[in-house]
Amino acid sequence: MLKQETLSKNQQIVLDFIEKVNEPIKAYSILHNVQKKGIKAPLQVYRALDKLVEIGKIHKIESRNAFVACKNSNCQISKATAFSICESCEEVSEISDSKLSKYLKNFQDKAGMKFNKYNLEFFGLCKKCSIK
Amino acid sequence: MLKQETLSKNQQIVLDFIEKVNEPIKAYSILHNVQKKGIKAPLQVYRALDKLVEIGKIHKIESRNAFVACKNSNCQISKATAFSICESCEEVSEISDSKLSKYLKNFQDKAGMKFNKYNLEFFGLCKKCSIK
DNA sequence: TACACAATGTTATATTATAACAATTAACAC
DNA sequence: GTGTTAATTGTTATAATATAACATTGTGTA
Repeated sequence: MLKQETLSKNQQIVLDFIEKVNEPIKAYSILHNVQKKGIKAPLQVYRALDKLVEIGKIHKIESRNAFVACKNSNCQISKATAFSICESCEEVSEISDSKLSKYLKNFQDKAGMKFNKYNLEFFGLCKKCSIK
Repeated sequence: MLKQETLSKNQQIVLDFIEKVNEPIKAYSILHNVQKKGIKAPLQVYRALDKLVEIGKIHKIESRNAFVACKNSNCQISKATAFSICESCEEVSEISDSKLSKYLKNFQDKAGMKFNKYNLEFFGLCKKCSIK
C-alpha cells in the first residue's frame, strides 16, 4: 500500500474536532465530544491521535497532555515544534520562527548525539494575563 | 516562615533515591523502591516530587513522565531546562550549554509574551545506539 | 481472487496523578 | 513556653491518562 493520502474515518472525525476547537484539548475530552459520531472507546481516539501526530496534522503539548492542530500548513511531520504556554489562562500558541527553528535544528550537543526531532515549550504570561 | 533550607524526611528519601539511580525514573517506580523507607502511598511520592521540582533539585522529563536529578549544582530553580533523549535506549542527558540557554532566555515571540521558563527536549540516537 | 496491511471495534486493565480530610510537626512572634 | 501559622505527613479513595490483547472489517494492489 502506498503512503496514506487520505485520512480514515476516525482520524478525520478526531482531526475535524481538534481543528474546530482551535485550542489544546485532551484525549478524553475529544472522546466525549465525538461519541455522537460513533467513536465509543478511548483507544479509538488514541489511535487516531497517534496517527495524526505521526503525519504532523496535530501536535501533543507534552506538559499538558493535550493535543492541538498544527497551524503550519506545510508542516508534514512534527520534527521541530515550539509552543508558548500561558500559565494563567493556559492559552497555547505554536511558534513559527525560522531563526529559532534553524538554530535548534543545527544544535549540536557535546555528546555528539544525532537529533532528528525536538520539542520546546515556553511558559509565561500572555499579553492579556500580564495586564491583569 | 523563612524559605525552606533543608528537605523534609520524605523529600530527602525521594531525592536520595533519584540521585542514586542517576537516570530518569517514574513516580511509581520510585514508590516501589522507597516503600522500605516507610513511604506507602503515591501521594507521598508526588508531593515530594512537586517540591523537589519546585526548588530545582530534580526535573521532570515531560515526554516520558519521568524525573531525573539536576546535574547543574547551581541550578536553584528549574526555569531553563534542556535534555537530549535517545529514542532507542531512552538515555536522557541534561544539556548545559550556555549559548543555548542564553539564546532561549532572550527569545521573544511575536505575540510579545513574557516568558519565565522553558523546557526543551531533543530526540535522536545517542552515540552507542547510532553504531548499532 | 488473494495477499498484506491498515483501520476498526471491544473489553479489560495498566499507568499516572489528584481530591479530600485528619493528624502531626516545625518555625516564628510574643 | 504559648499560641499561631504554615508545611508536612498519613490515609483512603478516585480521577485522568494511556495501552494490551484479540477478533473483525476494509482497502489497495499484485
